[in-house]
Amino acid sequence: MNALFKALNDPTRREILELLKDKDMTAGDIADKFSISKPSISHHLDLLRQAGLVVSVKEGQFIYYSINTTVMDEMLKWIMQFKSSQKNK
Amino acid sequence: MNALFKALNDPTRREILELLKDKDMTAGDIADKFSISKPSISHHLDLLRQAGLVVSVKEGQFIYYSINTTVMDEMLKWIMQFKSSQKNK
DNA sequence: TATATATTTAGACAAATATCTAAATATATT
DNA sequence: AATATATTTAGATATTTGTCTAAATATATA
Repeated sequence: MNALFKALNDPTRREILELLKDKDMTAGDIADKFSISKPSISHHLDLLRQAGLVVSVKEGQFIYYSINTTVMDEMLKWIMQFKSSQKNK
Repeated sequence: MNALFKALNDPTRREILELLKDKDMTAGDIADKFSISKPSISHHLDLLRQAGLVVSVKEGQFIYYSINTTVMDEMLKWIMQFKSSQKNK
């Protein structure tokens, strides 16, 4: 949970997820979408991976990143607890 | 959105929300639940308020805090966008 | 095998964050 | 009016975070 909230607490990382929502992308292609250095994007990708929000697969000299939404379930559940307890008031 | 993710990116603040889920509480009563100084808790409450996650009402010398879950809707929607696009694969 | 391309790792640095103590403000009580 | 209680504000400090450049690693190509 901590890693998850931490990963999402950055606009660049959230944008990366929105890119990956549509299609898998290589680290380089992702970096090209931002005006931030490649090492910085690499670091963002690392944090997203630590949170389980993305998965990486090496193909030759490229590394493909894809989104993994299953880890979001725990977070959704956590948020929903508040919504459902609010109902009974 | 930024303020919202920022506010939730801290275990203490998330715990405060869980306390307020059950009942409204004064700043002091909230602080007593943690081994952190009152000024620090006051600061956490301020960040929660900035995000719209809590509302405060002054009653005499006390300040009551209550949770507001409506701002979570935007976040839920943001997360759900990923879940629903995942479905079509 | 030498060079080019893709990506990460290492190390530095400025900005943001969580925490503290001390002081300020506001209300209640004696 | 003086004192006690509840809370915040101010200012300081250590840690974390986002970013950078330079270097390292790994694969592809000439």
